[in-house]
Amino acid sequence: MMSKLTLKSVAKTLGVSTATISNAFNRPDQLSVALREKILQACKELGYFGPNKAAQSLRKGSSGIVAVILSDSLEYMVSDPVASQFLQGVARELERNQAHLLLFSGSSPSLEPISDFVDGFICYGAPRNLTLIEQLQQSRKRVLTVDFDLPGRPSVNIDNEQAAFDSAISVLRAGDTVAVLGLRLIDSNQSQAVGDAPMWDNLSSIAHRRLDGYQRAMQQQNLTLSADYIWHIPESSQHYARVAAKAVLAMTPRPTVLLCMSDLIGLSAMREALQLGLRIPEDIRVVGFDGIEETLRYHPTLTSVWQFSDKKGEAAVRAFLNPDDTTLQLPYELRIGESS
Amino acid sequence: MMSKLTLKSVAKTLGVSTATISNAFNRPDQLSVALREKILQACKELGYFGPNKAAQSLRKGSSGIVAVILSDSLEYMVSDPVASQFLQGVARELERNQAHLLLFSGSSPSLEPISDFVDGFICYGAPRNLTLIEQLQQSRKRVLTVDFDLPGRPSVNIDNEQAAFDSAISVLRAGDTVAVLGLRLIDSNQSQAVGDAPMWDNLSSIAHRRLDGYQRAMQQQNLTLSADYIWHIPESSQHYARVAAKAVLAMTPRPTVLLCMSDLIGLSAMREALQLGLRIPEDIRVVGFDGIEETLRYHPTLTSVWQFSDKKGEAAVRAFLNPDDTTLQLPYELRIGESS
DNA sequence: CTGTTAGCGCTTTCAT
DNA sequence: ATGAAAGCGCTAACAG
Repeated sequence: MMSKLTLKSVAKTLGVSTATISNAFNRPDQLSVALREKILQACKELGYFGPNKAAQSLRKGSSGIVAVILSDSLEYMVSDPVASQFLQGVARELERNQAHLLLFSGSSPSLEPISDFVDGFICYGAPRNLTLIEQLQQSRKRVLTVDFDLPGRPSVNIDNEQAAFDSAISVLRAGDTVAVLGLRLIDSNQSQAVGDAPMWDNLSSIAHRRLDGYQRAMQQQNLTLSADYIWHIPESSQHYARVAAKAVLAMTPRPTVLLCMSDLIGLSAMREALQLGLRIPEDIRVVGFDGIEETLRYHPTLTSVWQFSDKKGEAAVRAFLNPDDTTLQLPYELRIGESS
Repeated sequence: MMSKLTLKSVAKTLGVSTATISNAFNRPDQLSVALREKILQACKELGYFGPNKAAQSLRKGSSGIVAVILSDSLEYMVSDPVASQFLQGVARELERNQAHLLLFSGSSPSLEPISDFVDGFICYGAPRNLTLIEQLQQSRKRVLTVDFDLPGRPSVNIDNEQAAFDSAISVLRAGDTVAVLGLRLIDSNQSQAVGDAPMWDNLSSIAHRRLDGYQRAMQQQNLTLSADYIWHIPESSQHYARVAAKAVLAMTPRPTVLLCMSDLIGLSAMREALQLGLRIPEDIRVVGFDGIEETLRYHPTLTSVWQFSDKKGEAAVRAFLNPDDTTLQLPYELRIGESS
C-alpha cells in the first residue's frame, strides 16, 4: 500500500521544491520546458495526478463548481420537461468550460452546507424557500438569476409580459370568453380559481408578468377577464392541470379561448376539451407557453411561445462565467399551431 | 463593508480561543451549555454562520457531497424517465441525510476535477468513458455501483437475468416467433440486427444479463432465436426504437412476440405495430422492462418488469452511506398488462 | 529559474 | 473548560 501522494511528498522524492511541482502543474512559464516535462512524467509514474483540488480551492478561493439552485425539489424539476431542457443547456455549457454542476434544491433549509464549495449560484426560478433568497442576496459569491430578479444581480430572462401579450393577441377575437390557466398565481397548493385570493407576486414572478401580458391583450380587444376565469395551478403537472381544465370547461359561459401558462397545461387542457367532444380550434382555441417537443407530436399541435430553454441554460452559464454583470433578455418565438 | 468573518477573527472579537468557537459548533460536549449558547448567539449577531465548509473538508477529509456519475451525458440522462426516477430517489434520500448531490457526466474525460471535493461516487450504469472506470477502481474514496459491478465494490442491482426470464416466460407459447429489441448490445450507434457483430459485454452489462434471461426462457419453451431477430438499439429513445421496431415488424416470418429491454422501446414497438394494423395481443404480444408511468396511460397497457427506480436510488444512497460493503439485490415485480 | 515561507480556515491533540 | 500549536495540501510573494 503506497502512502498518500501530496505535492510535498512528491517534491521530496523528486528532490525539488514544492513550488516547482506546483508550477509544473499550474504555471508552465515559471520553469524550463525540459524540467517541466521531466516532472510531469515522473508524477505520472508515481501516480500523482496533480495538486489536490480541495486544498487548491481553499487556497485560491475557487473550485470550478457551480451550484444550480432549482426553484423546487430536484424531484419535481427532473420530471418537468422545461426544467430538464434548461439543465441540459447548463450542463452542456458548463462542460464546455470545464466547470462542474452541483444541483441544489430550492426547498432546502439553507445554502450554508454547499456555499463554501462553489464559485457561485445560478438560480432557476425563485427558490421556494425564501430564506435562500435572503442568503443569495447576502452572498459574497457570484449569483445569477434566471426567470426572476434579485436587486443588483445579473439575470437571464425573456420578456414574459410581451411574449404573453403576443400569444394572446394572436388568438383573441371580439366576443371571446377567455380563461387563464395560470401557474403559481396565489399561495395555494390546489388548483383553484384565483377569485379574490390575494395575488402572490413574490419577486416579480414570471406568472404575473404573463398575466399582465394577457390582460393587456384583452384590454386591447375590449375583452374583460373576471377573477373566476383566472385559475391558479400549483405546479405544471398532468394532475393539477387536468383538475383546472375540467373546472374551467364546465363554466357558463364556456370559454372560447384558453390561455395556458405552460405547454403541459395546454396539452392537458386540449385533452379535456377533446374528451368533452369540443372541436379545436372551432369551438375552443388553446395557447400554451414554453415550447416543448411533445406539443409537436400531439394532435392538434399547440400554439405556443417557444423560449428555447436549453439555449437559456447555455446563456445563463455564459453570463455567469462572464465578468460583466449585464442582464440578458433572450429572444422568444411565437409559433402558431393547429390549436388556434 | 464588514471584513471577512473567520473562526479566528470571531474568536478574537469574542475574546476566546479558536478551539472554543470550533467546539461550540462541532462538539457541544466540550464546553458549558451557557458558554456555548452565548457564543452561538454572538456569532449569529456578527453574521458568522459557522466554520467554513471548504476548510473543514480539507481538515476532516469529508465534505458531505456525493458525486453521482451518470453513464452518459447529463443531457441524455435528464430526458430518460428511468434515470430521472432514479435521480429523484437519490436526491430525496440524500436530502434526508443532509448530503448533497454533484451530478457528473460519464462521458467526461476524468474524475480528477471533482474527486477531491466529494466523499465518494455513486455510479449509475457503467460510464461511457472507460477511463472513468479505471479511476473509480483506483480511487481511495467510497464507490458504489448501480446496474453494473466493479470488483471489490458494493453495488445495487436487480436480478436482471431472472427478471428477463420471468417476463419472457410469462408470454411465450409454443410456435412463437420471437424478436428481441435490445439496448446497447454491440458497439454501434445505429439500430441494427446484432447478426454476427461481436457482442459488447463490458462489465457484465445489464443488457446481456437480460438477453441471457430471455434465452433461457426460450430454451425452456424449445424456441430458438436467430441473431437476425436480436436487435441492438444504441439508446432508449423514440427515434432509435422506432427504426428497430419498423425493421423487425417487416421481417418474415413476422414475430409474434417482442421482448423489449426498456418500456420506451416497448411503447415505440406497440405504436409501430398498431400503425401496421396489427392487433395486440392477438397478432403480436409485447413485453417491456423498467416500469414507467407512461405505460399505464397507453392503450394497451404494457406488460413489464417494474424495478422501481426511485426506490433503487434511495437504496443506493443508503448503501453508499452505510459502512458495510454488502451488495444489494433489489426486488422487482412482473406486471402483466394488456399487451400480452 | 528555483527554493523558502507565510498563510487559506479549520480541527485536534496536549497542556494548563 | 480552555488555549497554544501543529498540521490538512496547496499557492504566491519574495529572495536568491
